[in-house]
Amino acid sequence: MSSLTTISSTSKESLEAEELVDTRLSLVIGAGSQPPPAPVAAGHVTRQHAKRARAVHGGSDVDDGDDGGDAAGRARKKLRLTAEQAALLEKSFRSHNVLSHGEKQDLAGQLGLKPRQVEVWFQNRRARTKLKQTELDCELLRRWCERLSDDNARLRRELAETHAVLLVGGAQGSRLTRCPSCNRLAGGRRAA
DNA sequence: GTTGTCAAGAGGACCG
DNA sequence: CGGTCCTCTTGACAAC
Repeated sequence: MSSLTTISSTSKESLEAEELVDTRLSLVIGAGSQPPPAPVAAGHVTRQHAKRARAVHGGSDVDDGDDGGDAAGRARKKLRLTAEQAALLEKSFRSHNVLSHGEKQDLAGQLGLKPRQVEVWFQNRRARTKLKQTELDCELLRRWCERLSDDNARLRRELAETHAVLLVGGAQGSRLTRCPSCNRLAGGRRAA
């Protein structure tokens, strides 16, 4: 599908400094089946107990450590990452978009966040990247479709012309000639 | 009041 | 079976 890639220079809205769109995620239109996780270094991260949160449900979900200033059980407060935190996370994401356990811990330590928060940020970031890629893919397909439609219309016109020439030639009793270079038929005064 | 963004919750899928 | 991922949803907050 080189034609797809050739028209790919759509500069959508300058995705924050051009968004690392991962082509591996592209064209996963079915959605039904999940695309294989990005083959990242460290592949599948070591396991750990990190998410008892889920198992506990409701209780002290995300973490006991507050830090986000989250009141336990109350309306959750919206955490807003600082510019520095976001920048460091972004930088880390660009080097590889999946974290190993150690990297998560390190990042969390550096940022003063909980590992779970770092994990969530990466999850959301991957989702955003994928969404952007899907939008780009849609745009590419739309253009490709347009081009195919144009080609189709042009070919139909040529076919109709050829038929017309054949008809005219037959009616006039004249002989059709075939252009030696393009091999197209021409008759009467419609010289090739 | 509406809308967009984003952190976080929830649940299912996958893997070792 | 536990840990991690993906996906969808929810809720807080900002901008209009």
